[in-house]
Formats: sequence, C-alpha cells, structure tokens
Amino acid sequence: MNSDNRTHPQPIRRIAHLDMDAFYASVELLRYPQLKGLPVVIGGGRSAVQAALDALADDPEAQAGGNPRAHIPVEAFARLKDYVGRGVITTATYPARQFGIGSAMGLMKAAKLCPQAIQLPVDFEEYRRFSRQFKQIILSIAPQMENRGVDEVYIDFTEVPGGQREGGRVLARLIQKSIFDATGLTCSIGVAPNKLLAKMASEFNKPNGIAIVHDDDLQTMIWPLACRKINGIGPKADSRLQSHGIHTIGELAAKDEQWLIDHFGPSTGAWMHRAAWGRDDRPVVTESEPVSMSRETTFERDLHAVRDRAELGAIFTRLCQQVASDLQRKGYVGKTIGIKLRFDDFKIATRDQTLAWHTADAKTIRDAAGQCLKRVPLQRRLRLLGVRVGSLAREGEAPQLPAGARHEVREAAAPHGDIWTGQLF
DNA sequence: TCTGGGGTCCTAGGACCC
DNA sequence: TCTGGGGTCCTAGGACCC
Repeated sequence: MNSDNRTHPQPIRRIAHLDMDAFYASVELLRYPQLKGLPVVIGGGRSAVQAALDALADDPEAQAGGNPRAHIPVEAFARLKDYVGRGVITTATYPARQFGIGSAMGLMKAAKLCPQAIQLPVDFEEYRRFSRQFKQIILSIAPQMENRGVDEVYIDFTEVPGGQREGGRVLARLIQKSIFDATGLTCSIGVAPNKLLAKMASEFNKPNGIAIVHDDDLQTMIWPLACRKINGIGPKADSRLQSHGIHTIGELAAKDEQWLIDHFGPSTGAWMHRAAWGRDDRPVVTESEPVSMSRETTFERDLHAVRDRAELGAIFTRLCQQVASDLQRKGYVGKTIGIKLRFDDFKIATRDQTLAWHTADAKTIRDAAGQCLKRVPLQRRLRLLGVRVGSLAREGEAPQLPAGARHEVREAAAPHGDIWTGQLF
C-alpha cells in the first residue's frame, strides 16, 4: 500500500458549467428596474422611442442622482407591436418566455405572440462589462476557467479547495453568491465528471439553480433527455436520429457503435456513442488564440448588385475597414481573406483567397475581398454581406512583408463583372 | 409579416510535392 | 507507359454554438 494515497487521495475530476440566467435581459433590468416582472425582449435595432429614452437618461439635468434610467415611466418604452425591421431576439425575460417567445425568434413573429412586450436594443458594450466582471470573480475563486462566450464558462473544480465537497455543490454555491453580491445577477451551475455532462446539468435547475451529476446518474438523469440536449447535436443531426426512431439519449446509447459509424461516419458516429454514454475527456482550456475575425451586416432591405452598387460598395468598404481595425486593435494579422454573401433566398455563398503574406491593412483586405466578389454570380438580390480574415497570427510573429514589397492580390479568373471594385479607395 | 452577428470545426475535392 | 501512395495547403460549403 502506498501511504501517500491516504494522505493525498486522488481527487475526483469535477467540471462545472456556469450559465448566466437570461444574461442580456438581466443586465437591462439592472438599468431599468421598473421593467421587472414584465415581458421584455432584447434584440433588433434602436427604436425611436428608445433613442429618446437614452437621451433623457443621459441628460445631466435629469440625473438628480442614482440611476436616471430607473425613473423613466414604463409607458414610455417601445412595444414589440410597434417594431419595424428584420431583427431577431437575443434574450427574452422569463415573463416574455411565458408567451412562447424565445431567442433567435424574429421580432415580427414575437410581436404576434406578445404585442405589449417591451423591446430594447442590444448594448454589447454593457454586457461585455458585466461579462468581464463576473469572470474576474470566478477567476479569483477558481483559476481554471474556459471562456465560452459572454455568458458561459467551464470551470475545473477538481483541484480547487472545496471543489470536491458535496460533489461540487459547496463551491458552486460560493461562486453563485459571490457573483450575485457583486453584480446582482444570477446564474445556473452544473457540476459533473466532464464538460459534456456539466453543460447538460447546468440546465436542470434554471434559473439560479445548481445541479450535481455523478457517473451513476447517467441512466436516471441523462438517458431520459432528448438527443438535442447533447451539445453538438443540432437540428440536422437530431432529425436524422429521429428518422431512425432515436429520440432520447438512452435510445442513442442502446445503438451499436458500429451502427452509428455506418450511418453518421467514423468521427461523428463514434463521438455520438461516447456522448450517449456520458464519456468526454476534453480538458478545460484556459487560453486560446482566435482563428478568424469577421464583420457582417444584414441590410434593411435586399440590395441589387447593380442598381444599389454605390450603397453596396460603401458597405463593403466599411466592413473591410472594421475588420482591419479589429485586427489592429487586438494585434493580429491574417492571411486568408474571404467574403460571405446571403441572397434573398437565404442561400449563402463564400469565397476566399490566401495571400502570400499576413496583413491587417484595410486596403489590402479590400482588394483581395474585391477579387473574391468577382468570382460570385450576382443574379439574386443580396440580404447580407460579410468580410472575414482567417489564418491569423499575432502581429510580429508572422513572417513580415519584405521591405518595399506590396501585397499581390490574384485577379479572379473568369470574373463575373467588376461590380463594386475599383474606385472605393 | 419569417429568420442577427460572430465564431469554431469538419468534410471533401483538387493541386502539388515527394 | 502506367501505376502507386502519403502529406499539406487551398477552397467551398455546412453544421453547430453562443
């Protein structure tokens, strides 16, 4: 017997997934507490009423002290029924969800379900502020944290003091309380042997809940769930599974691994089998480098490549400038320049070109993206235009463009016209 | 009354090299 | 002349996630 095993028992792997509850909406309710308990949706552009509200809220004379936004009467807010435009909902408050409103739903459709719901525009700056704040708090308690966007993280509890107590519940409660005390926001936490199960567990007791899952709970807690609850099984994979009569994770687990490989390929099939059996050994990754940066925009109305060429050209140039300044601000350069188009029939086309040297220069990006554009047939009207820079490297760590040399952009072979290229710089 | 923006990863074919 | 592999990079599309 190794006595060390008794003094230092091997810790059991405990991974937490933390998900802020209705994050954007909750942040907005801190600014507008008078909306608490009402159906509110965040999404879409700025309504005229909202712009007026902000002007009032930011007026120094209106700031008698405290939060001037809190004194804006509820009647003054924009209602969903008055909204005009193409936006989708990013977050709905729990009262709004009672009406069947959910995220990713079009605002126009949501207006039918609940016309009197209050609409607020998104304010990413504000959400990022709160995001940094709650993540700092987590890091001060548990340093092994993986970012999953503004409102989600994975945390490795395994080596954290108290991380093993009650399967992780004690530490989860501490984190919840610390975040609430500092920000006034609630979150839900799942703790499990791995990321896959932790992610599912964090949904069990929403909002403001904690769920603990152990290996033994697989059959009782995981297998009854729909396959769709597995992070990585989306609408396509789910409907293919359903067509084979597989609806729950338990039914998926009952399938032979070879059968899944035969129907979904060696990689996806084997992964599905492992996931259904609750197996996942991915580590919590505390640092990662970006792979690409992009900017895209959906137009207020569909635009015609020829008739609206001036407008499109200006938008195209602006997107290139935005990506370039994003790259520069964050200290990256990229080598693969690409565009993305969405047509009025919602079909998507992408084109890209890889340069000989990395760049973060707006003009170079604009030139390369312009050549990509020439390779796309533009018969249909456009709904969206995007510009992407990939194959990123940290500025200074990529091979440098030789002194005096210029970026060479390959001309498109068999171009579909030179629609908006040329005269924009 | 349809359906945002910013990402990651995977697949598959072709070019090109050894 | 006709036949291989393997490896890497590039490109286009698509699924999925937050």
